[in-house]
This record gives sequence, C-alpha cells and structure tokens, in this order.
Amino acid sequence: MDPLSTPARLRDRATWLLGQTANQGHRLIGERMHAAGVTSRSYFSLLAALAESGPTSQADLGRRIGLDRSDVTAAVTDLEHRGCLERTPDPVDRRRNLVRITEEGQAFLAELDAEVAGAQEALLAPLSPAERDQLVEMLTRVVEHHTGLRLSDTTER
Amino acid sequence: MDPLSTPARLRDRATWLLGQTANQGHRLIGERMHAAGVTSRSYFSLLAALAESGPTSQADLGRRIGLDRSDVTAAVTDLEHRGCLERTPDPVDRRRNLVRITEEGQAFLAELDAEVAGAQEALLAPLSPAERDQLVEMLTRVVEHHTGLRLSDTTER
DNA sequence: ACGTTTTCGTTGGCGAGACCAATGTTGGTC
DNA sequence: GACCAACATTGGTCTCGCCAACGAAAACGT
Repeated sequence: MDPLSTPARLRDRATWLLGQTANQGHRLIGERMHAAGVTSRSYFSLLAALAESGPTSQADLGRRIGLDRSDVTAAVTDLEHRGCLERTPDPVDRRRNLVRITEEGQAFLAELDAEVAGAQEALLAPLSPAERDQLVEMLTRVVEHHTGLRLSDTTER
Repeated sequence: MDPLSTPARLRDRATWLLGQTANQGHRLIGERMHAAGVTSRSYFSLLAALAESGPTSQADLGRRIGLDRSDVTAAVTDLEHRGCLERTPDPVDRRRNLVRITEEGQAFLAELDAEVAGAQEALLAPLSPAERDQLVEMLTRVVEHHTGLRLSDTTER
C-alpha cells in the first residue's frame, strides 16, 4: 500500500537490518567524533589500541584493529601532528616505528571514549539492559565464528 | 597479553560488534552476488522493490530503498541493458520514467534471492532459530526507532 | 493566465574507506 | 654474502554515499 515502504525482501533480512543498524551507529559516532574535531572513526581505534598495549609498531597496530598499513601511516601522521602520540624509530628493530600515546592523547581518548559511550546509549535506546547484553553476546558469537578471533573475556572470570 | 587481540574498548562496544557483523554479512552477500554476475549490492534492492510494487518512478524507487536518484539512474540503466527491466516515459507525468520489471528480471531476482537467503544462513550459523528471531526483532525495533519507519508487519495479523 | 516553485531524470564530481602495488630500508636465514 | 621476509611510506584504484547543477515538465499562487 504505502508507496514508500521498504520492500519485504529487505526488511526481513538480518543482513539488511544489521546494515541499517550499523549505519545508525556509524552516524551517531561520526557526529560525535566530528564534534570532537575528528573526521575519521579509526582514530579512536588507534588510540584505544595504543592505550591498552603500550608502544607498538605501526604494522601491529594495523593488524590489531584491522586497518591497512598505509592507512595506519596516514592516521598516525595526523595524530602525531595533534600531539596525541609520538613516533620514534625502534632502537631494537630499525625497520619499525615505535608509536606511543602521549598524555594529551590519553586525555583525547578519554574524551572520545565518552562520546562513543554516549553513542551506544543513543543507538540501543529502545532496548532494555538485558536485551542489550543479549545482543552483544549474540553478535560476539557471530563475529568470533567468522573471524576466528576470541573476543570473549576468558581472563576476567 | 596477545599482541594481536582487539582492544577492549572496541570489542565491548555494540557499535563495533554491529559493524563487524554487518561487514561479514556484506562480504557474504558480495561474494554471492559477484558469483551471480552482479557487482553492486543495490541491484537486489531495486529488483525487489520493483517486484513488490509494480511499475514505479525512479525517484520513488530510490526513496524506497534509500538510494540517491543519481545512483538509481546508473543502476536502472545497467539493469535495463541486462534485460531485467523496462524504462518507459510515464504518459501521465512526462517527467517520470515508469520502471517495470521483466520476466527475465523476475527470474534473476529469484536467483539473487536464493543467494541472499543463503548468506543469512551462513552469517547467523552460530545462532539458534529462536535467537535469530530475537535478533531480527531487536534490530527491527532499533531501526524503527531511528528512522521513524514502520517495518513491522502490521497488516498480516 | 502567468510567473514561481517543485519534482524529475541525468551528468559530473567530491570525499571517505577499503584495498592493492611498488619502493627503499632493515632483519633474519641459509 | 645471497636471498627472502617484514617494515613504513607513497600512490593508486574502486566502491558508496552524497551533493550540485542542469533542462524538462508539472504544480501552485495570485
């Protein structure tokens, strides 16, 4: 009837719903990041990886967050100019650049982290806390199944 | 510990999990579409919308599946060359092109539909049927909340 | 009846993201 | 010492989503 309704073949597909939901999440995070002065979503991933694992080579950094080495280079260069991290040659292996987060970068990460947390809240607003946990658990299982990664916290029990 | 593990700040976020899952679905569908001779994912959406609602203008078509008018033009042109649809000027409103699906297009849609269905199965393999229903229901609620659309089948009770 | 506004299809282009290739440098291996 | 692998960097391609502008045509307001 409604000439503007979404085709049933789309709206019943989990893949389409996942794409729509992921788009909303991207949009919410993008808006908040942009307000914080960041154009790329990967900056948060980079800073988070750095904060959690100390000085790292750019290649490891990219492998960890699923970013191409070339894209890591560009992002690290920009973040370096902002004073969020330092890039120094590794004295042990002179092929590598040791990237370490600065205090300024940690403060910026905290700011972005708050924005990201707010985006979660906004995205999952129509779901109860129990449902959100359920959703995260199911998605974790699906991602683990297809990537072979272990995302579950096996260490914190 | 593991130097290649995903940062906790990412793997615990619903937005990141949704993005990862959507990417997997995206990849599965892309592979199957490519095998069927289609490079763009929007072709399925277009054919589905046409099959479900009869002859439509390109603008309505785009609004329905969330595609820009310019991109609709390119896709319709290609699908027309493949013989999947016909594009004729609307005698009532001569600004519009009436797009209608051909029998060949319906057969192609059926083929793509089978591929898409297979991708669902592959993506949600680690979930039980009840969990899949739950996931779809929750995602539907989230998408409805953010888009204002009514995706639920209110007509089929 | 007529000027204004809106809609339509089309073309062209922009920017972000993901990906790939080549290059020069350095480490490791045999 | 020769050969291969990994690193960071540059530069390129391709897809998507989006926007701008255009001419044609319909709808609207007075």
